[in-house]
Amino acid sequence: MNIAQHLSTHDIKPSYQRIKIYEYLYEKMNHPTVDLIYKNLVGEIPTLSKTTVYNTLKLFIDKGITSTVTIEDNEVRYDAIMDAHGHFKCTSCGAIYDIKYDFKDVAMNELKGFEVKETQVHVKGKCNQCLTNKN
Amino acid sequence: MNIAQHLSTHDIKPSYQRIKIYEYLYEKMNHPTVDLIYKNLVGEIPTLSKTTVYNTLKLFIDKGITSTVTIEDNEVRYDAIMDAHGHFKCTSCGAIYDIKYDFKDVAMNELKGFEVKETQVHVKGKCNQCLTNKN
DNA sequence: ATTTATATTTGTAACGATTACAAATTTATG
DNA sequence: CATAAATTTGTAATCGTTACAAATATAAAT
Repeated sequence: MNIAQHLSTHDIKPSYQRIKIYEYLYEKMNHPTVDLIYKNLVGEIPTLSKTTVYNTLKLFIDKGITSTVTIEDNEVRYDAIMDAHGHFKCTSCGAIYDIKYDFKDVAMNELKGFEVKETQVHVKGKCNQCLTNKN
Repeated sequence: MNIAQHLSTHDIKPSYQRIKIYEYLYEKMNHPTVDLIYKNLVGEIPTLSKTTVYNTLKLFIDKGITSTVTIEDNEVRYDAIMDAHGHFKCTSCGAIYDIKYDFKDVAMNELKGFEVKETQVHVKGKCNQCLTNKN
């Protein structure tokens, strides 16, 4: 995957910071917060500003190559995977798993006559690892 | 529904403020924000403090008679309906609709071996009213 | 090339929602 | 009625996010 080209295709000029931020999102797939992105890149880009991370993510969202994930009320996370999918967050270890769901199964009866643009499915609980380790 | 009794049953002493806050949640069913609750009750309870609203909602959540709904990243809403259900938010008029969904249809294949405690389904788009009115 | 314009990044200050905390008030207990 | 405990309140602190203007980098024009 050529990131610069991917950005260009979506009408985003591929600056150094933008490439690095998208690269982090896309390769780590860890649904990071702004703070996590900043902390992981500031070593490599010492002049990086948190404002740039905010600006860049907002731009990515506007251009449709990033989405937000808000499982916990107080933390916004970001995701470069744009296919419809849900998230499971383990309340014990904090890990976030991507889960597939069948879009048409989710309440579509109730929404006849409505125009659906976006669906988010969030599940919380304990992951199998934490269950076997009794965390 | 006797609210004082409902609170007592859940180990919450039914103070005046708590009763009024729960009553608002339960009767309006409008998924209000803290601010909306405060603004709607301060007329009737002039000494009411926003901190009390926060404290009270946190208590309700701890005791399991209220849940949070975070459809938009930047606003937490509260709901006294505890049955599993999802929410549709109209991006045009802002109204929030409750929607039913079949729990077992939502990605349960993927979560074998996981312990599911909580599921949230959020859908955004335009409601039928706004579509016919071309809002 | 050099200047000029435009876009991007950066740092600081401002903002708003939430929380911490201690004083004031209310309710329960002896 | 006095004392203790619980609840409410107001203020200040905190944290994530945004506004804004200066600084820097990139592109376009001469």
